[in-house]
Formats: sequence, C-alpha cells, structure tokens
Amino acid sequence: MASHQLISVTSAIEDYAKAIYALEERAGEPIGTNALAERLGVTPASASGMVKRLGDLGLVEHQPYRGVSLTDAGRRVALEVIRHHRLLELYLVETLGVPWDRVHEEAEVLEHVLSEQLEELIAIKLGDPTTDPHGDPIPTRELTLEVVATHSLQSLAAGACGRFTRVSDSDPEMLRFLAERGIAPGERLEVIDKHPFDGPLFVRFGEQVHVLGGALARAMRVELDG
Amino acid sequence: MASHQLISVTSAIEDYAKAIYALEERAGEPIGTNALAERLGVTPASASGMVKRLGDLGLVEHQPYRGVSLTDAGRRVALEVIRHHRLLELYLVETLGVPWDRVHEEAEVLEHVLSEQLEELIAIKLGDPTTDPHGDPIPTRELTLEVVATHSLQSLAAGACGRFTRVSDSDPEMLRFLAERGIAPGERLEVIDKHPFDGPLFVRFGEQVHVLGGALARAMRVELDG
DNA sequence: CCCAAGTGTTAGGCATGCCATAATCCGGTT
DNA sequence: AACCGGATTATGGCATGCCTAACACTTGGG
Repeated sequence: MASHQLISVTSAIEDYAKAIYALEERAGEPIGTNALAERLGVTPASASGMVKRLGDLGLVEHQPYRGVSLTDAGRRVALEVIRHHRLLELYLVETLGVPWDRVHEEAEVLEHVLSEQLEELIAIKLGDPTTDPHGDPIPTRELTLEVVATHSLQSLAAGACGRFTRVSDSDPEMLRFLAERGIAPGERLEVIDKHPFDGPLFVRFGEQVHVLGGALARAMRVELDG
Repeated sequence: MASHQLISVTSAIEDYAKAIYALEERAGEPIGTNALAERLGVTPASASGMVKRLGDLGLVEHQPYRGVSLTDAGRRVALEVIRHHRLLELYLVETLGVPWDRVHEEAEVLEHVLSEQLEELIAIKLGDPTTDPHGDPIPTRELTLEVVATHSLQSLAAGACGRFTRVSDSDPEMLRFLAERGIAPGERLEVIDKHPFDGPLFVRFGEQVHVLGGALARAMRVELDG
C-alpha cells in the first residue's frame, strides 16, 4: 500500500505502462520483456531495465523470468494516458478538423503533457464521450474501461451481421483507405460473401458493398448482433 | 548562411531564445548573461553554457563579455514559440473556457510541443487573431511582430486618455484582480486623477472609476490617444 | 594609470533519463 | 544432463541541463 511515485512519471514510463497494458489485455497473462521490447522498438535489455524502474515506482509486478504485469497504480497510469490519448483524438477531429489519419501522432505527443484541467474541460466540451474516432472506448473519469467483445472482420463468415466498432489507430494508411471509401466506426455491416482460404470478404455498409481482406480485415473489429 | 540546426531545439533552448528576445526588445542592445540568468532562474555559469550552445546552433551572436543578441534564426525560434504561446492562450480562453489567470502556465507547456499542423488549424479557427487575451500581439504566420508604443499606466498623468492594451501574463494574482473588477485589455480609459509621490491613479473604465497603483499600475500598458 | 568591484567565462562535476552491447544466468524441454 | 532461448546484470555511452569554484575580462573611481 506504500504510495511510491516518489520520482516523476516520465513520458517513457507512460509509454511503457501503455504498452504493457495493451499487451496484457490481449494476452490475459503477464508479459515477457522480449515482447515488450519488440513493441517499443528497444532491445530486451533496455526493456528489462525500464521494467525495473517501473517496479521501483510500484507500477508493475515483476517476477523475474515470469513476466511483468501492471499493479493497480500502473493500470491507473496506463488508463490515464489512454484517456488523454483518446479524448485528444476525438477533440482534434471534432473541434479542429485534424484529418482522421493524422490525429494519432498528434495525440501521441500531447497525451503526455495534457493537464488534468484541460482533460476535464475537453471531456465536458465533448459531452463525456465514450469512444474515440476509431471506435476505441475512452476510459471514464474514474478510469474504468468497458470491454466489449469484438471479432476481427476477417474471422467472420458470410451472413454475419453487426456493427463495425473500431480499427487500430496507428496505421494512417488503413485509416486513409477507409476514409476514402466512407467507412467509419459505428456503421452497421453485413458480410455478403467470403472467399475461401482466408480470402477477402464482401461486406455491405448501407447500400455499398466493399471488398476487404488482408491485414485490413484483420485490423477491423466488429461487434456481432445478438 | 550555413543552416545549423544539426541538433534538436529543445524546450530549454526555446525558453532561452524567448528570454533573450524579451530582454533584447526592452533593452535595445545585447543582453548580459547575468540578466539572462536571473530572468531564467539559473546561475550565470549555466546561462553562459547554454548561450554557447545557442551560439553553436546559430541562434545567437555572442561576443564574450559583450552580451548576447539573437540572429535571424534565433529570432525566428523565439517568435515561433511566442506565436505558439499567444495563439494557445487565446485558444484556451475562447474555445475551452480556461480561466484567464491559468492560461499562461498551460500555454507555457504546450507551446513547446505544438505542431505546425495544429498551430495552423488553431490560427484559422480563431480567424488569424492579432492579439492574445492579455493584449499581447501575436506574431504573424511569417513571424513578423508589430510593435505598438505603449506606456505604463503608472507613468501617465491626470487627464490622459487611451486604451488599456495589455498586461503581463505571468502574474495570476494581477489577472484575477483585474478580472474580478471587469477590467480587460481593449477597454478605453481616462486617468481622472493621480496622487503625488508616484501614488495611485484614479482611472475611469466606462462608467466605473477604479483606483490602481503599485506594481499593478506599472504592469498595465496603455496606448495613448493621438 | 591602476586596481577593485562587478560582470563573464571556463573547468569540472553531478543527476537524470534512456538506450546499447556483451556476458551471464535461469528454466523448461529434450 | 545438456541445451536453447528468453531474461537479466554489468557496464558504458550519450544527451540535457544544472551547479560550484576558480579564473578572466572590463570599467570606472581614486
């Protein structure tokens, strides 16, 4: 229960917390420093060193050779940054008209310097939104995050109906591609057909049918009906 | 004409450029490292060291023992940051409703991370404004800054008429004090009376007459009629 | 004209932050 | 029991940016 946080939480530390959070959510178990290192683009040794620092700050539990997992404090740090990031993305799109595919990198910088003050004002201005422009959920003020079960579009079979809820925000190419075709999170869809051998899908959005496959269909998440 | 800038321009360097710019404008001559150090709250030795770095980057001309002055490149750095700062202040007040006396410290942080992209979008959104909420002029896109001759309120005599144009943005107390009385930059004023011995002034804003003196009256800048 | 006082500068160091290489060390599997 | 791959330590590099202490310059008053 000791309140660590004796030292400042730097941008790098926030990035580590974010990365661990993301990996841990997906894996459902502690994260190896190797995976962490790869995600962050550093060597395993560097990640190991930083993990030690996070441990000293009380942000992670680290069983050597067993992996890292966030403590409650660490999860709070991660969720705070994620909240910043997603609020900023929505804000930049809604209020300043920043193109959909550019908001990510802007938010990536600003998330680390946004004051609680501004966070709050932005949240109010936006009416306490629950999802960002990519459909990713925004942690609440109390830092809770509702997890909705979604499926990769690629994993669906012909006949499936649902709502396109989100897509990774980190690939501007994909975002541009979708934006050009008028496909945005929130829209309902129906899988009309799917080619065999993990092939492309024919998906109806409104009146339009689009052909989607490859990494794109794998990155798109769908909330199924029912 | 060599384009230096081989190394990154850090926040600290931007702060030094800003400080040198401000002091140089006021003094009209090269700045001593002592004055610079005092302004930035560091020791003269530290300032001396940083000035050397700015010199290496081609941002200042430094005649040892003779003072520092900004080069064109240095002036551009300073004006760019000042533009960021003042645009942000106005933006935060106008769009997010940040209290007048708090925008300064927010802008102080954000000015260093604002991308050109966002700067541009903010400027457009605000309609290319020329002054910030404190009445300070905002450098143009091309980084020119119109200098208007102003006088300290304290220096005026009874009978003087003019427009209250600006007040230092760095003292929240003063800003709150003025805001509470409904005094804001842009308003016309008339000095009704002034007590002797550099005493307080009786100043009319609209229908209201306020008594102003001390450091406050010295910080308030007035553009005289004529 | 010279030297004291004040102003500037250099030298050396320290703290932080973050990453890298190289070598070693677990730990589970074969 | 040996091995392999993942993980860790040890060591160091590089950049920032600040400090103290000691030294150097400039200038004005005597």
